[in-house]
Amino acid sequence: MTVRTRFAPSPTGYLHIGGARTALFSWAYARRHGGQFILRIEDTDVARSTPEAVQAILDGMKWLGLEHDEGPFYQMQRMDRYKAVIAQMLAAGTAYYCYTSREELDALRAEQEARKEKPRYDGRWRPEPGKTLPPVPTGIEPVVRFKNPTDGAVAWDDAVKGRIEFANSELDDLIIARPDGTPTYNFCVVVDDWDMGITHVIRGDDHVNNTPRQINILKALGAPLPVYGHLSMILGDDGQKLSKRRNAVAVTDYDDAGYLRDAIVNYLARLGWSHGDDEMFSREQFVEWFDLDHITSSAAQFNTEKLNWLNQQYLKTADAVYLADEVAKRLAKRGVTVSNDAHLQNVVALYKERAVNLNELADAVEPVLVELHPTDEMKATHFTETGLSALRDLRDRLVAVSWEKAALSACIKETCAALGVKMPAVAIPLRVAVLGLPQSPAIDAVLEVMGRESVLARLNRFL
RNA sequence: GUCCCUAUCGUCUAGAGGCCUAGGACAACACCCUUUCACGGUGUGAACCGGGGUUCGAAUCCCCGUGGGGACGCCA
Repeated sequence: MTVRTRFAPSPTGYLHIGGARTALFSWAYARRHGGQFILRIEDTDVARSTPEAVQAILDGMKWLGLEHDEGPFYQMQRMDRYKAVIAQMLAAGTAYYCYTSREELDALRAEQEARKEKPRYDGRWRPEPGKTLPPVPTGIEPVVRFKNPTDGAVAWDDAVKGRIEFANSELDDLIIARPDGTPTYNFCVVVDDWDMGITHVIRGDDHVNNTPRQINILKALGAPLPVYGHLSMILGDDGQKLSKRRNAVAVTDYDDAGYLRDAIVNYLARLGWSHGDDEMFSREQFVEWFDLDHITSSAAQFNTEKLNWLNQQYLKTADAVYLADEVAKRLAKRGVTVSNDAHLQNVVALYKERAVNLNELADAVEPVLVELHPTDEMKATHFTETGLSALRDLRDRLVAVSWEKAALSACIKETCAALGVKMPAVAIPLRVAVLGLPQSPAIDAVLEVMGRESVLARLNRFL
């Protein structure tokens, strides 16, 4: 049997980081076992679902590089199928009409809460042998409820949490179709997972309570049961539940913030799953190693500092063409137009080891690409009499030197010797003069990449 | 309130009864490297929630507490 997993978000917002991890694990599990990964959009909540949200999810998945093999399937397009199954269940007696109004339900719930009981439907319309049902009221369109078993228990071996068991007496008869005939979530999921041949349902922790109900429906339908694996949630940096107000939650926020997709994937993989002491691994390695046995069953707190570190590691080894592309894109957003050419790639390569994210890399690279003027304070501090004479001495040496790092370095050292000063006395004013900043990578490398013309022009601004 | 899940350094985690005087990573701190800022290197401090069992032996198994989380919708 080939493994078939699915990711089934509801399009009511962005693809958030928790959903992204769920998708990643489902994707990886399918890939690991040579199976299929299916994308299904659960859009039966017509009031809250939007096409923009669907697009945001698709964009997020694409950005992360999680490609689906089948779908996206839309539940709204499967209405006929759901309705057919409901009719079939009604006929088989595994579901029944319920005429209880919302008001009655609210009253029932209030009573139960007052008595400190778990709120649940009391089964007043549930047909039983020998039971007399209330008279059918006029003018009320009934909902359809699933006839849940009343005794015994439902249990399953959760792939991440182990054995979980619920007494059927804890479960009430859930509504599977609204008065207008549209099916509800728990029912659609069941029919979809069945029809789509899903073998492993990997989803968030918040669904464990739905699982026994879904299993009971599957059993009533005579459908095979998938393996369930419930992932615990991701908490924010502050240990609180993730919220849009306090945390970056949409995966595209991380793109905007300058994180590399591979770093995010690696970080997410490591958040809640482990392979011994391994911290950094490629996507391919992850797929090869991934299993359900090493998933943590307790909630994990998101740690931006560790993500930053990982991102930096990825940045250091990232391909220069790709980085140049990202940098150009980010510079363009602030009105600096550069093309992804050999020069940009060289500059990026020089700076990539000292940035933690792509935005910082763009910041760092910008002074090389466009002329920045040092602040008055910098000038006052660094363009002292000795500073300026060092720059003059150096400039004269740079005019004719062969333009490569070793020779440039030699020039700087000669200036140091000529003026009887140490390296920083020359290097720092030099940085301020050519970059407008007192810090940079090794200055000889910076000069080399900038080119003679540009360096001399910038130096002469102050001499 | 009821049900379900969960509990190892500040954080992510290793740990499948003896390999644990509990390992790694991030962060912190110290030192080293250094042409500035970073990178990097070396090292230090830092944890098995509490109480009972089971066992020759428990971070690991069981029970009870406590803390944390989730669910209890004609939302998904």
